[in-house]
Amino acid sequence: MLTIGTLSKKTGTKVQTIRYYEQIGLMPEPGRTEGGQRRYDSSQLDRLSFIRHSRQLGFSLDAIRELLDLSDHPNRPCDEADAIARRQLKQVEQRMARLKALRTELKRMVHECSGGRTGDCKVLEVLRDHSECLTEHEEIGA
Amino acid sequence: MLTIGTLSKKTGTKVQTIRYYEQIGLMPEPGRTEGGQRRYDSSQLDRLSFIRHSRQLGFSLDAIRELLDLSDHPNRPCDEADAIARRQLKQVEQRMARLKALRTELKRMVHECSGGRTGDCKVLEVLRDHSECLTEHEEIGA
DNA sequence: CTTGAACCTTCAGTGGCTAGAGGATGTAGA
DNA sequence: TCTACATCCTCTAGCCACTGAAGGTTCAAG
Repeated sequence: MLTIGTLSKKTGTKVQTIRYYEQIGLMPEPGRTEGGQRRYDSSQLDRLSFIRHSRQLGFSLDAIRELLDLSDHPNRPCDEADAIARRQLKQVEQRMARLKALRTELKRMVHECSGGRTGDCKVLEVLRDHSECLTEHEEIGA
Repeated sequence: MLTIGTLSKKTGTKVQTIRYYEQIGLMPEPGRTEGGQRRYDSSQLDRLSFIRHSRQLGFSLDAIRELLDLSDHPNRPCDEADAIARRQLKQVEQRMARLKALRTELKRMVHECSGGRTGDCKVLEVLRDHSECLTEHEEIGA
């Protein structure tokens, strides 16, 4: 029987986060002591590890929900899990491409800064005038 | 005199977002018509373009606030603007490194999926057991 | 003068947590 | 057995950077 604090340490998840996962239905409601404190078993530890590891790989909580569901039904075809992972891979690749363009632009900005007054600062100038950019970087966020 | 809608179209910013920027003090309060509608001039258009472009390059609103402030004082030394840009560049590079590791892992997962039942699915197996990972990917988010 | 697109304010919600207040419980040592 | 105090509990609110919707008003073209 594991306390929430032990689970927290073993998985590197904050206590509040574990309670949050329970609240949104990602973790099952655990047993409780007479006094009302949560007690977990090893299957719940496994589940939390799965969640955390998936988060580290960038999956959204919604995606993780699907993956957990698939993991709970070992006889179903695994196309879906595969598709989710492929989607994630695609997203990661898109984000990388975007960051690459940003890096190019930022490098150029920093490189060209003369170190004088802000009035002549290349960094600020580039920000003022998009047309000075060599690469495209349309979307915000992502 | 530009309406908020015109500003929105010219900068690719949603109307609500412009009002939000005003609310948090990033955009100045514009003049109003008798009926209470906002009217902008070209300096406000420039400011919004600056903000948007900076956002596209991944700067936080706080960083943009500083950059705008520097841009408003052309006689100050530009070390600070340079430092902000360098910080941003460093962040972008860190994120890229992280995404690279994730991509490696995801590729391997997807590649090894046998296409059978979820019980044998390599994707789910890797998620279950972190020790199967070849790369490190500790931090979440970023 | 009428129409209707665009504007206004206000509030709530997104994702994925994180922090804090204020109080209850569990356990190890004396 | 008592006590100290680390850990637990619930509840609420906040973070970032928006986005959407409800319900009502204004402006400009025809």
